[in-house]
Amino acid sequence: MLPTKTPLKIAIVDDHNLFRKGLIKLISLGDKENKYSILFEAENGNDLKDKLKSKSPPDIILMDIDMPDLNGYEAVDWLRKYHPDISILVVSMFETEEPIMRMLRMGVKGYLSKDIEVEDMHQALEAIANKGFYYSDLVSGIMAQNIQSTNPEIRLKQGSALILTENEREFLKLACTELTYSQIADRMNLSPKTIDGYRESLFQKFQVKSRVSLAMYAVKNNLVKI
Amino acid sequence: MLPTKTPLKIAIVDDHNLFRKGLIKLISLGDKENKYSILFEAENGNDLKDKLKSKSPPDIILMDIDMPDLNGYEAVDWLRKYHPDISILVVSMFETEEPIMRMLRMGVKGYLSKDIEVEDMHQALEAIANKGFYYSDLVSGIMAQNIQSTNPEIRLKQGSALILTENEREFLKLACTELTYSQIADRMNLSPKTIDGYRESLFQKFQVKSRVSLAMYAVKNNLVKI
DNA sequence: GAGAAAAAGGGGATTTTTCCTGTATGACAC
DNA sequence: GTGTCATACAGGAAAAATCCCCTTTTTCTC
Repeated sequence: MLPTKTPLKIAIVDDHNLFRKGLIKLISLGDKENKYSILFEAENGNDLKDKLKSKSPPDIILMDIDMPDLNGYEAVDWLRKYHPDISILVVSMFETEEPIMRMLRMGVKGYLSKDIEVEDMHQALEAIANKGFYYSDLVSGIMAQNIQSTNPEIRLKQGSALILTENEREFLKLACTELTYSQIADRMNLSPKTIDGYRESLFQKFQVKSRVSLAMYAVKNNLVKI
Repeated sequence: MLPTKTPLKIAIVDDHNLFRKGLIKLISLGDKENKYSILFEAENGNDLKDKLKSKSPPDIILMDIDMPDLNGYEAVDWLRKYHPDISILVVSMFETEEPIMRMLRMGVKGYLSKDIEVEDMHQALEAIANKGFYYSDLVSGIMAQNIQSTNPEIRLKQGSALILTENEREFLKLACTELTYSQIADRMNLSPKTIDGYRESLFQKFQVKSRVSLAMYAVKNNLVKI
């Protein structure tokens, strides 16, 4: 339970200034009792790191996911290590299971779509202030579905399979370029057949069936920068 | 300055309620002289169509691009036909040449990034109200580069935004998936040879030599969502 | 309505990717 | 030692992608 007497300190992390400024207005205009104060804004994860060095930490961070430099997942991961006491409320345009579960597994205290009523956001803030978390029906429904699947195959898919070797990472980067596999083999001083082994291994791990899908997966999951 | 004129009627089209509501606050709170009135909101292009049937048309529409059902491009295309008198101000997260030029070619009166100062947005609204358009330095710079030559060969060398046909765009989306070219041909009800022609054409336009590069280019330039 | 340009489709060869089947090697535990 | 596991590597075949050069159909202009 977070302190209720002094205003709750909030920070906003989102890469679009218009959205940040609008959100601030929505929070402060609906806040008659002065329950909240906006401590600072950051435009991505790296900016957040910087600002946490020079400023006092907020109680709650409103966190976007898709941002340049350091995205929401990476930022939450970092916060978990260095500021585990800060409550994180994700505010994202993504409404699908994958990002929601990924964030919940990292221990965020709530997950809001950007397409919600203003009142819902106020409720979320209030809930986090009072009981420490806010999970909407959508989010708790997805949680329930996933809590059951201790299914080994699914666990394998999400857990151990995502560990890549150094060579696999290097190959993955080059597979996103115009080089052919045999050129990649030359570049890495390995046999084309070894390269084919990396390809097969990554296809398995990512559950894809073509080089294009491999590249798309890599981009989507920030394994390669574009 | 007296409020002699009737306020400028504005509509907002964006698929995220939090953003729309924030934007409304930012517009109305900075509007001491009552120059603007928010007529209505729509959450995508189809919703806009519906609302234009039952309501009086606005003077300006603030238009997002990435929306479900009917996106910004399609909505602007429709508006151009049925409501050519409405000024369109695009407000998008995309800041690259391709979407900007595509919108400008359709005759929008301004293009704003979502990552701008609140003051810039007010300036844009004022400019459109007074002189009918607002092109930031970024946008007019891109216009200048593209206005010089309609010759595709010269434009290629300059790296200017290219014009794609509807079919090429559709093919490009599918080329970023796991489908083979012949499956894409089936999906689009065209001959595999025609698909091969689209491929060749896009390879030329983007100066790439493989499907992977094509997909990476498309992602980099926001031609496909990932 | 002729002519030009764009879009759609085609034949066929080469290269690359994908997917099987394997084997050789070294590290490691027991 | 022996077994096991991960890694590097191979042969070979089928599928897909790439790249030539070429014809037909549609669309638009004059």
